[in-house]
Amino acid sequence: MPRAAPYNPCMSRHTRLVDRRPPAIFLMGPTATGKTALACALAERFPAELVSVDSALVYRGLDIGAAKPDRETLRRHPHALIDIRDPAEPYSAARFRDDALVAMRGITGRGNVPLLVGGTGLYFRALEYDLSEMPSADPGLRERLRAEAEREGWPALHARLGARDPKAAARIRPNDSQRIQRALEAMELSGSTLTELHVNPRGARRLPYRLLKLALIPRERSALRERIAVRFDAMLAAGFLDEIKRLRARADLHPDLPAIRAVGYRQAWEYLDGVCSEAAFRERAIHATRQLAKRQTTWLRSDLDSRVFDPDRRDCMESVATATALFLGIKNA
RNA sequence: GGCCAGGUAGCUCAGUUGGUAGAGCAGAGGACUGAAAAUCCUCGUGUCGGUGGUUCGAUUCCGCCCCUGGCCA
Repeated sequence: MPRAAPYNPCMSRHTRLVDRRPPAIFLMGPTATGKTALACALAERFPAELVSVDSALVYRGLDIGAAKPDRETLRRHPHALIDIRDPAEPYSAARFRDDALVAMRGITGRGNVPLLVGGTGLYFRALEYDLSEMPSADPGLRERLRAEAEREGWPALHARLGARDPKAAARIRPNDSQRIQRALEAMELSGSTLTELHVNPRGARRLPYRLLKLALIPRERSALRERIAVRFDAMLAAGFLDEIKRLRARADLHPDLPAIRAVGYRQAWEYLDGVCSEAAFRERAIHATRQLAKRQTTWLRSDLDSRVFDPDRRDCMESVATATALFLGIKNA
């Protein structure tokens, strides 16, 4: 009977000695927990360069509502992967992985440590564990599937998926429009089922860095909820609606685009369409942001090998800095 | 002061021809492979305003009282 080796806390220490991979740091946390300020503070104290891990900050023109670091902050602490896409062009987790690896190689080549900061759980996972080899999105095919779903309903397309790929259908819910659409799309483009595609080794190209994963998770969410409301009012005062009007002035942007579906932007778009009152818009946007923060927290809690810090504790900054110094083998300045 | 309409989950409300009640939103937990700030799943006991009466049984019917709107004085 083979036995698993007992867990040995010294193992990681030992393997670190022989681990020649360059270091990289993940700083993960839900929205409105002070990630940007913390990342900038770390960049002041350590030889680190920042890479944004955020599916909304990639878009140019999404600034105030996306809580993008301001110009002065970006000038002093440049972030890779911010403002790299026009809001009309969709981005993806796969593109993110490629872009992030390029950015990280550059940083490492300069003798610095990549500090990846953001709140998009899927991007962090894709970067660390890679994605399976699969066809990329096909807008025409997606439109066709969407039109079919409109006539027959998503459960009908889910049944169609089940006929060819029962394993995938068992995992995907009959109303999960996006995953059903993606599964059918991948099947049609590749000729293989999702299940077959997923068999090809995920994790074969794991991130060639040794990682320090820092997770900012508030022990108690009420302060975060309040901060989100206060921050949203500050966004309104800073001209969030003018920003939306600039985007709406473009004829090629519409609410089905990933950029315009972002939290706050979707609700503002509806408000300016006359769907609801300004008060209702504010409420909806704040609620959507809180729900986002909750989903982001779920990603973090499911990641068992990260170091958790409470951003509401006074000593958070110091604790994170100490952990970073230890990881890098640098005396904490 | 009189008349009318209401008072049911944190909010908006539905409902019970009398057998102690359920939607949406909010909230909580979870899932997550090229849209992921997306998409989806699970979770509902609350003096049914108070009090007295009728009844085997009242949140439901009746009386009185309290509160909130509206109209009239």
